[in-house]
Amino acid sequence: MSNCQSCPVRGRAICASLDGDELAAFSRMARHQRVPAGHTLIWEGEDVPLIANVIGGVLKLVVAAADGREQIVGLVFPSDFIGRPFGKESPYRVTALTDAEVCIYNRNSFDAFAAAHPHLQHKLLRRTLDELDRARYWMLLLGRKSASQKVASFLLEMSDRLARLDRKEAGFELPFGRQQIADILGLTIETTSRQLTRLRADGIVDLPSRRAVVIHDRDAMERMAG
Amino acid sequence: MSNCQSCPVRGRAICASLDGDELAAFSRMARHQRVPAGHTLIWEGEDVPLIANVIGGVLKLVVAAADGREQIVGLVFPSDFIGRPFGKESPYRVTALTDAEVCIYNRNSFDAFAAAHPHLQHKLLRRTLDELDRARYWMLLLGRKSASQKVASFLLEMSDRLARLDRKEAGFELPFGRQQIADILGLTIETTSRQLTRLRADGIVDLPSRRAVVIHDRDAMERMAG
DNA sequence: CGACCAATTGATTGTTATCAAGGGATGTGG
DNA sequence: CCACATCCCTTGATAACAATCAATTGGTCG
Repeated sequence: MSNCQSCPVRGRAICASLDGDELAAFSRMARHQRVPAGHTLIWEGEDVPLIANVIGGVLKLVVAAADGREQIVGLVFPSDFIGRPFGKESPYRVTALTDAEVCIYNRNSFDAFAAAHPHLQHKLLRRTLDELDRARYWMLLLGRKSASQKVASFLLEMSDRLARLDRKEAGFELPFGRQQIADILGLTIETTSRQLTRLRADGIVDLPSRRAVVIHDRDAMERMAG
Repeated sequence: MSNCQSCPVRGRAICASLDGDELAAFSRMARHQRVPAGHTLIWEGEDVPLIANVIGGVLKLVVAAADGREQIVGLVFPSDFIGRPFGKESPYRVTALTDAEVCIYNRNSFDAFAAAHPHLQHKLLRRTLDELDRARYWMLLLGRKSASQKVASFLLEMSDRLARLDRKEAGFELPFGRQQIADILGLTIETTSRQLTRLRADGIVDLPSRRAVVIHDRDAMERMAG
């Protein structure tokens, strides 16, 4: 049985809406699981009866076109939840970018529990509304921004989202390589690489290692992001 | 006071989850309003304390970049709801594409009512999850598809979504002009027009008037959509 | 009929994808 | 500890696609 008391996302995940007895019942339904980097938890089109809370690590949501090109349509961070409650098949693949830890529920049990606990459902609704806003904002980036605007916007958003986890004062470590960045931004790996090189040449960022980023001139970056 | 009994979206909107007394109380909170084509109901950044159900017509959700370029991030059809429950400001503008009719609620009252009626909240959650799936699927189109694939995908989706309203056997009437299509697909008006012309030249569609579309060869269209 | 607006068409430019090759880090086995 | 292989990233040359700039057409309404 999971120990929710020591859970690092206890205060932020949807379970935060549950108290003593409810939490005990909820945690009895849970199965804790490690997901190694690169492993796919859910395949698209599959009717996976599974809901999960992310405890640690980062996962990606991927939609693939018929010809194999991929678009990452969402990133899942600790305290976010994964899966499609209420019985629809998953329209996208869920793959771990780093080693991850999740807390898994059987979907039927989860649905029943949610129906009986309006507070939980309320949290779920709020999170889904937030995700929808984020997805829609990302549509502006994909549809209307140039390559340099995309890369600048991306680095700013990653800086914000990773700051909460990393707590390094200066920079942050991306949980993925160049191809993944390209798949997030709707670009090729070459274009992505060129834009990063240019940002470094202009002194706006430093790239001390493959995945590390230090933003030197945040104002310039925000101007570039459009 | 609104008359929900004769409401054309009675069976499909979120209110479908309410019965006799609940519906009566809910409808006392509602204000029926006409929105003429082109009129903006909600501006981005504004903290509009407003939730609405669409009864008739079509509206668009728009995000604008700093330089004025626009991306349509969602279309709102009858029975869909508009607004951001639970107190966040709207991240996008909501503008009517056609003359529309909506059923408006004060957000605070709506939130309180939703909190007290789990069935309503459940419907809201399901709809929001569906919208999120749709938005994410659209991200593949924006990030990875070519102009011709975008236009073909668009016509197919419009065919599906409008068929439910129109019920014309052969074709359908788009509720918007070329610039709006371009803003949905992340293209310019010229590119959009050229792709439509090419589809007509290839005999795949007919464009009997500015906004009318008849799909002749649906298979070819699906092949094009990628 | 003429004015106006939306859509189309044409010519050209610019950006990004594609194709191709060259670094540079990491890890393994000799 | 070094040679080598591998993987990922970068860089370069070229091509394709869509954006932009610029007219023109066509449909609608006073």
